[in-house]
Amino acid sequence: MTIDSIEDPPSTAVEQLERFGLSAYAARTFVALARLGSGTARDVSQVSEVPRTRVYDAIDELHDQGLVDIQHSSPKRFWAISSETASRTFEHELQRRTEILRTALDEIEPAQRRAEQRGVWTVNGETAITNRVLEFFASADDEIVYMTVEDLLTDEVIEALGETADRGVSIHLGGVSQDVQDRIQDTIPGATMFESLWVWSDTAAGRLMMVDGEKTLVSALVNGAEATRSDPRSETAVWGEGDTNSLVVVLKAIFTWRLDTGEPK
Amino acid sequence: MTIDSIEDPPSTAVEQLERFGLSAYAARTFVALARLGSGTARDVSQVSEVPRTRVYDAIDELHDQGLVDIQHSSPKRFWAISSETASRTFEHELQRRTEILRTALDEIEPAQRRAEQRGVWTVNGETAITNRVLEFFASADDEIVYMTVEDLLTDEVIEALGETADRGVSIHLGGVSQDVQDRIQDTIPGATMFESLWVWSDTAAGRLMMVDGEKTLVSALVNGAEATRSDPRSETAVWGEGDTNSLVVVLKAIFTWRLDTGEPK
DNA sequence: TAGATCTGTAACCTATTTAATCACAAAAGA
DNA sequence: TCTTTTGTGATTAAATAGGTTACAGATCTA
Repeated sequence: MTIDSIEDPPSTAVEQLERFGLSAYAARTFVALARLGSGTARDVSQVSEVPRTRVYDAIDELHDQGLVDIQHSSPKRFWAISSETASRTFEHELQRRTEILRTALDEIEPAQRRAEQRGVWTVNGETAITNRVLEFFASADDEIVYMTVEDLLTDEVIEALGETADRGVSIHLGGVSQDVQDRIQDTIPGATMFESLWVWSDTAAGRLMMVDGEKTLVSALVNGAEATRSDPRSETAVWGEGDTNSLVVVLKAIFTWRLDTGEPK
Repeated sequence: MTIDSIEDPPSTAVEQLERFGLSAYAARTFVALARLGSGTARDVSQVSEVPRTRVYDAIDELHDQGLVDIQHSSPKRFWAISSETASRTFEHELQRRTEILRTALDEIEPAQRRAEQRGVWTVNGETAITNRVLEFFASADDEIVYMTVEDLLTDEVIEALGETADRGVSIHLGGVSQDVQDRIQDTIPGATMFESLWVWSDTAAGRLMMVDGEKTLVSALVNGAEATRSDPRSETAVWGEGDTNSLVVVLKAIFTWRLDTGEPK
């Protein structure tokens, strides 16, 4: 996935810098310096609209993080590190911190997790749902039935299906158009394709999954077609596991009936 | 560099989660769920000391980010994603955001940067200073003189020196003990070693650098020996470039005199 | 079934942070 | 010398987030 082109680079940069923990003043000051190269408090204030007297505080913050160098003349001059250096700095720092988080969480986590969670669970967000799906794929022993709208059939999912198929799990894939099927046959050679079970209207469709007849997931897109920037499309899912799980029972009934009696294509 | 062992995993995890943008309640709630696996609001409240009535808000926040799944029963049950999944989620998200930041900053940055910055600049922090040093190394054409306390002679720096030497730049390295010299000779075959110019007492020492006789950097460690957790050691540096730069003039005088008349070892 | 307890939502208060303004002395320039 | 600029500190205002309380509807228990 490549980066979407940005409509307003300065404010995009400011937004990201703030999310990385900088104050609004510091973020705007850094961006101002980035376009100036170097400048005085007055220069910065003019292009960033940060009150001049507060530029100094912002600089302190940036200087402590190594993002800005200072020339102690009068007037003081400030110099922002290069875009590339700044990006790498953040990347390293965040890498370091996720590693700390990982080891801390590993130590916290009890030894035996996932002792058969009962009931029906809900998940929000496409990436989170994809994560669950991939985890279920990884736990599959025998069979996967997966129906999806094509929007959600990313390379990541296709690849995971391929790896699972290589492990000897049989794949039944539904809901995808002919040309996408052709593209997929290479990655998942043994996959069986089947038609959508019902009219899979594009507005509220999502995905349906069943693994080994005992783990299921259903999702729906809320703003499928008319997604806007202020109101983007969002995916919501429910999942459940275990023979007796109500969601499993219902989906198993549907899938089994249809896969046995329907025409596998 | 490997991760230091952690003294208090739960609070370390909470700290990192907060720095990644979660509220204190959400962070503590997630950590509580991580050790419980799953639980109700009451369970969470007891182990996390988050007021029970606010657990629900925290869960909303976590659910929206896909870190927690919800079971809409009564009482509601909450389930935290695995440590591994959580870490990967953050890693991806942060990777994505640094990429956005990078492209935004690239578009902001003027074409010609670094038009010979005049004056003397100060930098704070070991990593930031190392960054400058590495940038100077990369710009070297002819000669590098580098003196450092061994603490600061990391593999990263050694490697960069090696690559620069491979480009045909001659390296003069000072201040390191005999056994470290031996280790380095492999990575930087052509390097010339020399004794410390003066008594390089370990408390306030840092590094000295001169590149091509026109770019210099000097640093000092503030709490070299007696660094504690509450008052960690910190490095501060000044740098300058250009023939006429005062810092350059002074350092060039020292180095030239000593390197010509002193005994290169 | 009645009473007691528990659960989830919402409103509220307070502490902390942070953005924004102002006052002013020292320094630099005219 | 006078004016302008610069940097520091104090102060105010607004927004955020932590913490508390009230309460109605569920759930449990005797």
